Amino acid sequence: MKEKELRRSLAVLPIGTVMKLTSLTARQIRYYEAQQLVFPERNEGNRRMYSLNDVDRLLEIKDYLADGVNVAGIKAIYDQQQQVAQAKAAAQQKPLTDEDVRRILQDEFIRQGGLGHPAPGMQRPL
Amino acid sequence: MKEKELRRSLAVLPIGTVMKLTSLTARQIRYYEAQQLVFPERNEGNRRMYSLNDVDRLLEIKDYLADGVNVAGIKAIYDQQQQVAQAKAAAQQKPLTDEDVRRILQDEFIRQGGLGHPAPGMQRPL
DNA sequence: CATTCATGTCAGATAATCTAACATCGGCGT
DNA sequence: ACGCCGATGTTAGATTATCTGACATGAATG
Repeated sequence: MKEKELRRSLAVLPIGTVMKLTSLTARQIRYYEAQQLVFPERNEGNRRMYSLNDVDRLLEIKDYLADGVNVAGIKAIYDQQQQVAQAKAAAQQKPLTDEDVRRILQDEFIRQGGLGHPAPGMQRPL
Repeated sequence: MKEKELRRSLAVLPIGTVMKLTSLTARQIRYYEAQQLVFPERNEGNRRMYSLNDVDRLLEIKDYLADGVNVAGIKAIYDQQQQVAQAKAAAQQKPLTDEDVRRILQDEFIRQGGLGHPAPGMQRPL
């Protein structure tokens, strides 16, 4: 399943396509980037280029906002997810301490509740 | 698996992206379209928009050309494939006659030999 | 050698995207 | 009520990407 990940993270979509796929305006998409919720790449001509993962994330952001979570809240969520991911990556280097395990598990349980939002690592079709 | 097909046939890529994914020039891509080997859609502004299936097909075309098959030959191949597809579709309507069966089977066997080209319906990992 | 096929290249026009700035609008605290 | 702030709309001017159409080229081939 390594190929699939690569495909989904390839930055191949211009913002116009992303607008259609997400029903967001260019203004919104750029604003979420300014708020560090998404990180599109840039092509040689400085145009933003998005991956399918980026589209997924934008749809997720849309859901969160519709549920009343504000941008700062969403950012906090993603920041935490990144910490978990880093912890997991580090865990593959050196075996983790008991405290690490506790922190990671706690983080994941925290994210369990909520409003029907996808658990971290879940991705929707397309 | 209906979703996957839909995804792969969604026209979301501009020609610049397709150029990178296929290592073809815009000139080549447009020429293959003029020769009816690919059929990109157009957006509201008349820009060509390609699907992942289109990218697959372009890579296939590249392989055929590298093997010495010329554009007319490739077109003939694709025309036949389309006939087969139509026959199969029709077969779901009314049961097919013996002659139909013979023609279809013959078509498929013809495509068996060759130079290591993908059988019809095969798709490479993008 | 003249053609044809596949591709390169160029020019002029149009579309898409960029940044930066200012406008709007709803909620919220004072 | 007033003013602030977060999220989004809108506009202008500049830049990049893509379009069509034409002409050029290099290799193969009769």
